[in-house]
Amino acid sequence: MPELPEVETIRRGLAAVLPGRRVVGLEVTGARTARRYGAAALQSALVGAVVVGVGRRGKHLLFSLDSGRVLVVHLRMSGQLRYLERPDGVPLVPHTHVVTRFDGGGVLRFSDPRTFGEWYVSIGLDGRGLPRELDGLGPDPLADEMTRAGLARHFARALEGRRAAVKSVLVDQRVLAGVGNLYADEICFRARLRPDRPAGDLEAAEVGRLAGATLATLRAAVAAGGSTLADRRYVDVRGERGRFQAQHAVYGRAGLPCPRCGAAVARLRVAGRSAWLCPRCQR
DNA sequence: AGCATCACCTGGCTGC
DNA sequence: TGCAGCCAGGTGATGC
Repeated sequence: MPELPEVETIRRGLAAVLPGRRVVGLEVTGARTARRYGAAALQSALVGAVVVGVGRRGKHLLFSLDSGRVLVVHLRMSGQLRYLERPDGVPLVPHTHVVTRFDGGGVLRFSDPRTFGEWYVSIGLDGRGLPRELDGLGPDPLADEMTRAGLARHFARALEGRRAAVKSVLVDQRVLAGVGNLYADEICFRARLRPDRPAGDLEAAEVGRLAGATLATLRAAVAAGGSTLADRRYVDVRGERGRFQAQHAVYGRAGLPCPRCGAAVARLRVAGRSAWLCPRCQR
């Protein structure tokens, strides 16, 4: 369940090792992973190309190539990327669907039991240099130009008149790119807002709290290297766990005390997904 | 148009 | 102990 903080941690790990490296081999064994444009298109665009940078937009990883093209990787629910400088003797984990070999011997392995993840090389870039496939994505909350006031204005427009729950707007990637189920609950907690509040009912001060909580939560989670749950589905490119799970206030904590007021954390369903909240101090 | 629900998947857990 | 059934969730399709 990698969301923005986990994808950003992976991006940083890859940005430290990949730029300047040339792809010398690509093995795509999972047809579903390359379903968008096919494995052959991946092969021809990647083999021989040099990675010049590793970026991110929301939950998408963006590998810039010296050809000017961009490889897009989305991990969805169970995708995992591991980089090995010396892969000899390190067994492939089950459900490994892509192995990318670089000059110098380093290898990037992609495993994904549920096969929702995908790899594709973009058909082309828009005026801002972003893959056209990502046209509908909202702004990235950790982009340099994002401020609390700017995000509050953005939220105010996005929430206005909407009857849907605040949480379903938070996880709508067209509104904001990067928040998923886990961080939406933690953001609502920090903002002291119930996730099932109708979005259009929020007052200006509450929208401001939501914007501040979004930035603070995501920044703290990135600083902690993301969240690794009991299933260990998320680890970084070196196999290290995140540490933000120790700071979770409500997510997955039904029945445990709210860290702010001590009331028991409750679980309910919002927009078809589990949601956790403190029924006393979130309004 | 906006919102809710479903389908896609597999691993892990629960309960019989 | 074994196994059926359910749940997890990002996104795109579908339906109301």
